[in-house]
Amino acid sequence: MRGRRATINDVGQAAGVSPATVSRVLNGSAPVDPALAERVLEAVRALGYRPNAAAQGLARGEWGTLGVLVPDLGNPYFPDVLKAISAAVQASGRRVMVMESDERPERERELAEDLMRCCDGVLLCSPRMDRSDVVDLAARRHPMVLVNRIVQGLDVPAVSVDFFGAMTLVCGHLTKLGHRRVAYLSGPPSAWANTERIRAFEAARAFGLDTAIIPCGATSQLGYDALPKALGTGATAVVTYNDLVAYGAFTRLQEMGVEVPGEVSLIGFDDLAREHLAGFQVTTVSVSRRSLGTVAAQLLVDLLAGRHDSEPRFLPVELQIRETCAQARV
Amino acid sequence: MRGRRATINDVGQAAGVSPATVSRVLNGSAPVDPALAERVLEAVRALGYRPNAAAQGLARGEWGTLGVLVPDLGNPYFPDVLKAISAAVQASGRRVMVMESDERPERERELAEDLMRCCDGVLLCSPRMDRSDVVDLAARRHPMVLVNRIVQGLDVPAVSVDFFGAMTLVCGHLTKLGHRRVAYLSGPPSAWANTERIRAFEAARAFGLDTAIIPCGATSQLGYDALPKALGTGATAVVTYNDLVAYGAFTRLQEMGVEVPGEVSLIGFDDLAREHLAGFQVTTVSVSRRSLGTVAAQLLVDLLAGRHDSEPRFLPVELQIRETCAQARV
DNA sequence: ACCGCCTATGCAAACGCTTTCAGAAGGAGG
DNA sequence: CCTCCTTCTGAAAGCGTTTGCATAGGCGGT
Repeated sequence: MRGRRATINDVGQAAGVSPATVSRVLNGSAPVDPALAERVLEAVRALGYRPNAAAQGLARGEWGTLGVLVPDLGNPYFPDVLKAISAAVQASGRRVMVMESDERPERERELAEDLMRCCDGVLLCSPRMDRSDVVDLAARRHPMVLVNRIVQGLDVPAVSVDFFGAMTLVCGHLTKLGHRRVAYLSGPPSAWANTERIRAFEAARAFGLDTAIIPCGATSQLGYDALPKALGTGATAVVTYNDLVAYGAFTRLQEMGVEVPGEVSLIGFDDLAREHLAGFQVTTVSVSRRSLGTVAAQLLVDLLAGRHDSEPRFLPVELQIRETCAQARV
Repeated sequence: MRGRRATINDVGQAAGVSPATVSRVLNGSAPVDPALAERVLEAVRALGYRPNAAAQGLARGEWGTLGVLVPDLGNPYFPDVLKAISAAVQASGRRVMVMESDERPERERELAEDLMRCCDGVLLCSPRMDRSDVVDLAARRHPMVLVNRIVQGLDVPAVSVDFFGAMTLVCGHLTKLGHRRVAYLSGPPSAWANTERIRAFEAARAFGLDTAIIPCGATSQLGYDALPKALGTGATAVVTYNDLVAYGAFTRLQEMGVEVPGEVSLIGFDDLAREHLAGFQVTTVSVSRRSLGTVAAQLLVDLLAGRHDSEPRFLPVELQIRETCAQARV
């Protein structure tokens, strides 16, 4: 029995003015006689009036909402990014709507389209969808920004961690420690972050590194499962897609009685360990997730303001040397 | 230069039918000649038409979106709940919109109102806002469901963990282990989950437990900071608001050279440790976060369907006895 | 062959807001 | 005192869908 909500007409009637005036008072879009304005505000309070967002969206041609799509809210990487996005977006007077694809690339496309239908702009975080899907979405000409994914030949603003540089740093470090044979527990196959890491990993062959790539994923369970295959390659160091995977691998290594870093060195990515994997002092590569979010949001806000920046931004990374790496045994 | 998006009129024109027919084809709301329908779908594809969500919302009087408000996406408790909510809501053919208040009770009210303006129903997860704010929101007569918060005398569907029972379980366990003086590192003061824990904690005095309450919070940093005060009370066991706090406290205890559980026992809540605080084998109280989300979503969906269930549901908890508790030293 | 009925379609009126445009009222300047 | 501006207000036209209502056919029954 929720009685019809008050509309702008009701307010106008109550205040003895036209709905147009109410709108002007509420939005400050034109000067209004202070006495009238007071009457209007009074009526608004009395009726508990709240503008209908759909009607506003329709009339204004915009929703005042920005959408963000992430693959997995359970991955501690994303909340940090989201918080930064939220803060930046709210500073621009808009609200944020978050959706999650649950690591299912085939759902991403649909969710993104959904977001486009009710948001002024969309932020795609680490999208796992096919390149062709990204291209299709971009063809919608709906404001969109890519995070952690660069699509060649697509004129869409993007910000990403320098994954190639990160992996290069890792391989360089391992090389200096004397490792010659290294295995990589790779991430979700459709993640650009993963293909870039692989590209850099393979490039390291030029420096005499013998590389092996083991299909894995993005969770500790998958790392736990895949580790033995990595060891089977005779690698003296294992690099993982992220720290969650590294933790799974680490657990398995301990169970197998393999010393870390004595016998095998281990390096992760994303620096998730310190806050989220207590006591796991893994050597890893860090990047400011807050910056990532802030820049992403800024790019989208700029885009909506007509400032299109098609040059992808890359955020620098830093190698965090902790306790899971050591000189290779000869 | 994104040219005006195709509208239903454009589609109708292209297919040589009225917009009404297009609507009927797309929604299946009335029978349409198969040949016409085919032409319409063809035109939809050709024009890349997507219905404008605001217009639909306005015309239908509903958005097809449910909103969820959580205090902190960084707290691993919530992603699990959200995933379950998402799944259940999507099964009902709606989408989910998530917002975060960043643990600021004063923002919650505003965000919730925002959600109400663009969602058919709102799910308030562990709201920290004042009782009076909850009451005001409920007075809006907008479909709403409370998660982890029971407000006396409010006829709003709610589902919650049985926090009182949980703390009772904890105190009973500690009593059996011979502990007589226990400190509680309490959570966000405005969290109902916290006041309930405190209520049960105080009730344990009746069983001879000497209780001390130390203001703390919901993060490991706060646990780290507050621990010394807890020790200062001469407690032989420390109970914390959640496992994150427990971890912070644990770290501090180690730094102070205090043995756990030899000298001090430690119990957390929420069972966040196994997945999110790897290797931290804390005794804790667990509840199915997925159930919590599923039930919450179901309550809201039911509410929208006119089935109002005002009896609060309580989810049972389970004591997970792990390695941070031991017999009290005499 | 006519009548009624049912089905599939179009017309037009909402839905609640913003915004353009025109007009009223009032003040200043000639 | 008239005219011209300025300032504020109201009327009305959208925004893109859905949906109730009216209608145009087609069909079967008589």
